[in-house]
Amino acid sequence: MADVGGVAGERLRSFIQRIERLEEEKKTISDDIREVFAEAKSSGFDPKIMRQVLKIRKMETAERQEMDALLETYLAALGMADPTDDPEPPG
Amino acid sequence: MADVGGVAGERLRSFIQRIERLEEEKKTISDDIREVFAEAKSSGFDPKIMRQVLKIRKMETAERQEMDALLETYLAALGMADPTDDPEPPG
Amino acid sequence: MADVGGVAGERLRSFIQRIERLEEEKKTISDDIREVFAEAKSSGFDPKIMRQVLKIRKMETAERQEMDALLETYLAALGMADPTDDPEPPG
Amino acid sequence: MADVGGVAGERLRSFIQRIERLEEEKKTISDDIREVFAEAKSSGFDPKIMRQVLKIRKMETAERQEMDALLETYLAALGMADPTDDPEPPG
DNA sequence: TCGCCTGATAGTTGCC
DNA sequence: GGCAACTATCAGGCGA
Repeated sequence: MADVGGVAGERLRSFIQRIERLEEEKKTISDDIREVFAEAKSSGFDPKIMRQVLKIRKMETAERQEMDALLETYLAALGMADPTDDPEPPG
Repeated sequence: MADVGGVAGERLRSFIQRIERLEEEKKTISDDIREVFAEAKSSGFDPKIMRQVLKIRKMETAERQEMDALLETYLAALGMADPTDDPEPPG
Repeated sequence: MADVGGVAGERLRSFIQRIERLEEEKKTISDDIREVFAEAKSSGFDPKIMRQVLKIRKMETAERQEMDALLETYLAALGMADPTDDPEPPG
Repeated sequence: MADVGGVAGERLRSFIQRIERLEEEKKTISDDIREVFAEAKSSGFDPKIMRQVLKIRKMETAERQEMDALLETYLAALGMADPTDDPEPPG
């Protein structure tokens, strides 16, 4: 149990604090989101429906990305890689 | 179903987009946190222990806040509000 | 859709009923708790304060357990497992 | 702040402990329920669907009770109270 | 690497 | 009607 309070301890402390700081930021954002929902609600929009909308849009995005990946794989298989992609440069 | 594409629609769209933007930011932060854990791990720190440390620190904070709240509630119940608090001044 | 009303159906029905029975019991307990709060209130104790006390006690318990877990994890990480623990004996 | 550690303190302590005891029991039941779900799952039943079944059955029960209450109210309004009920005995 | 399982988060419900 | 507890869902980590 060397290094209690030593340089390793300092390093660990630093990691812990960085994470705590980031989690704080994350919480702030969550609060902001809640706030937007509240504002929307007081403008007459149903939060429940809004959540559904968000979920659907998210799924659509995921689906689209899936499609893109599929297309890319397919083109690659045909040796027709899309030049707009940015793959590993050829050594 | 008035207002399809009208001002209300614009407003809703705006709310949705603000939320989507915030959720993106939140995701970025989550990624950052994961990165810090990875960095700590490759420096020889056990992520499992780190998580427990974080949890304990969080609980300590929460407990302290809860204690403060209890004291305040108790004083209020006795009609002995703590003058160091800053409630709305009585008109 | 084989087995409609068959043995699988019987088994499912049994699971469902066991759960429903347990949920009933749970509800009974919740009612009991509410009753105790009511009784305490009519004895002059503030339920709000009681809830905070309960919360703090719970947090204290949780924190103590978490501390124990941390110590154990830490010792394990150092290859110094606590002999007072009772792991599977090494056959 | 009289009675610190006095009879009122004892009474409060008793209430707190009764509640803690009940909450423990409640937790035990919750664990049992989780166990049944697990068992059902390992028998090939989808917990998600089971939850839906439970929800529907619950709604049906609530609905039926609602119906019963409505019927009773209606009969009472007609002076035709259902003799199978057990209302306040007529003094 | 896959499946499990715990812990985190979002949604719902009930209390104040 | 707002707030807080509880529950259900989900994702990430862990072990086999």
